Amino acid sequence: MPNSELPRLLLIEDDAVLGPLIAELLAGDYYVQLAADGQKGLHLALTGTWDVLVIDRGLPVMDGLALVRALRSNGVGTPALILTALGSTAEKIDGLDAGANDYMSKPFDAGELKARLRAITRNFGSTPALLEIGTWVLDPVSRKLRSQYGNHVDLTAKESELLALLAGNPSRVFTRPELVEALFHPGDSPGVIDTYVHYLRRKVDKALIRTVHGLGYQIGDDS
Amino acid sequence: MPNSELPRLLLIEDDAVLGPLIAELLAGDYYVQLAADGQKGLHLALTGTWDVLVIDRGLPVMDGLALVRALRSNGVGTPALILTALGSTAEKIDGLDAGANDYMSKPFDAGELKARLRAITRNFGSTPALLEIGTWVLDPVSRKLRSQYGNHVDLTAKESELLALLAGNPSRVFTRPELVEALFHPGDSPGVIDTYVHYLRRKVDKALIRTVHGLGYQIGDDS
DNA sequence: GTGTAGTCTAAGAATTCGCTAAGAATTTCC
DNA sequence: GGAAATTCTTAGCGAATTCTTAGACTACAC
Repeated sequence: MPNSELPRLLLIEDDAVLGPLIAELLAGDYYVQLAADGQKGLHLALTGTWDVLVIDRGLPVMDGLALVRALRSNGVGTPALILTALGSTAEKIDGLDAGANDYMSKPFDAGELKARLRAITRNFGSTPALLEIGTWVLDPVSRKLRSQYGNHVDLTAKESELLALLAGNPSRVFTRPELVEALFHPGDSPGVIDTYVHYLRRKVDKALIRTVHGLGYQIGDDS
Repeated sequence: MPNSELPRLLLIEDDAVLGPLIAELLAGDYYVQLAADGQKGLHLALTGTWDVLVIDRGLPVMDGLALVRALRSNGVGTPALILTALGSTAEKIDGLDAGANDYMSKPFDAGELKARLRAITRNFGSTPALLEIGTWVLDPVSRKLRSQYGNHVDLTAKESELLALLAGNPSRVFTRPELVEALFHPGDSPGVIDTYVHYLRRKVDKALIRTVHGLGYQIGDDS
């Protein structure tokens, strides 16, 4: 009875075809979250809890290498594998120097990708990664929010992601554009945030999320 | 195909000739599941319910010894026998050190293999391993689901396997591809899972299995 | 107080996802 | 061999989720 939760994998890949394809490939072995560009990916990688990262090298806006460097310099040691169209040894060395744990050229074999992922995650036990939010505890995988008193609330995917991001950085104020960038599609109206904050407050507790007038939203810091 | 009165044996052997051959040999005495590589084998060993494991040492991707170590470090104590082309004492010791219960060199005698399997499973008995699911108790052998109040529901083989897998890992969320891989044939439509979940809910209780929208299914610890 | 920018909320359109029925294919049992 | 049970596929419908919009409401500056 190994209670091995599905490892959480963040896939940062802008290609509209390749992204979902890889996500589907790994869906059986990992809980896969797909980020469509580097900035969104960076936010998720910084704020979420991940067991392994798969990052496309040729990302628009912020390329894969810069992303890995940014993560490492922020103290994020999550194992990372870089995907690339380029396959020279020099490229490979660059990738590993940037702080990646492994490097694979496209096109790649599905089995090899899984094997390499297993290799770089071997020594990282998957953490249950429960988030404490006041008197509540969020399980981002099953998307259940449990209170100390036995009752629980089921959240939707977006509700859970938003809450996890806010709760993962207590007392930090997130602006609406920032949240849209991290969790929604580019071009989505900033009003989505208001809507989901509203959903959460209605489902859980009015005081769950604090509004910072003119700035954004915040969790924690009840002063 | 599966006669679930028989002990459940997981055979992990990549050789396209030897694998089916051994499976055939043991088919009369065990319900044999053949996994063609270490990765698949590890997955099955972790998620399924097995009475004994037979593992080839020279597996691609993840070799037999590493596989056994991975299992043991995950708390899986299912008796395991290692098959190998190498027969030196040193090799044998390595295998046992890794956590295997026995070790056999190829070519081997069918009778001896069966005898050794009987030996290492002797002390484990055929664990009925009743599974508690809410107010119900599942006996995977007789495939009967009994309630506290004397009534019972007869399940089919697949229904029972699915329920046992979910119930054996309470609160873990299984994706459809994951369940298909563990319980069905590769290439089967993910929709089978929906169908069997539907069967179980209709036979037993609507609330037996929880849907995690967009992710998969879960047997929970809601109270 | 009053105006303005910012926030909350409801309602609904669009989309995705899951449930279910029906039946074909396969296996089991007599 | 035939009937019954089981396994698995497909497709339509309904439900859940996502996101937009617009008007009511609120906080803050002056």
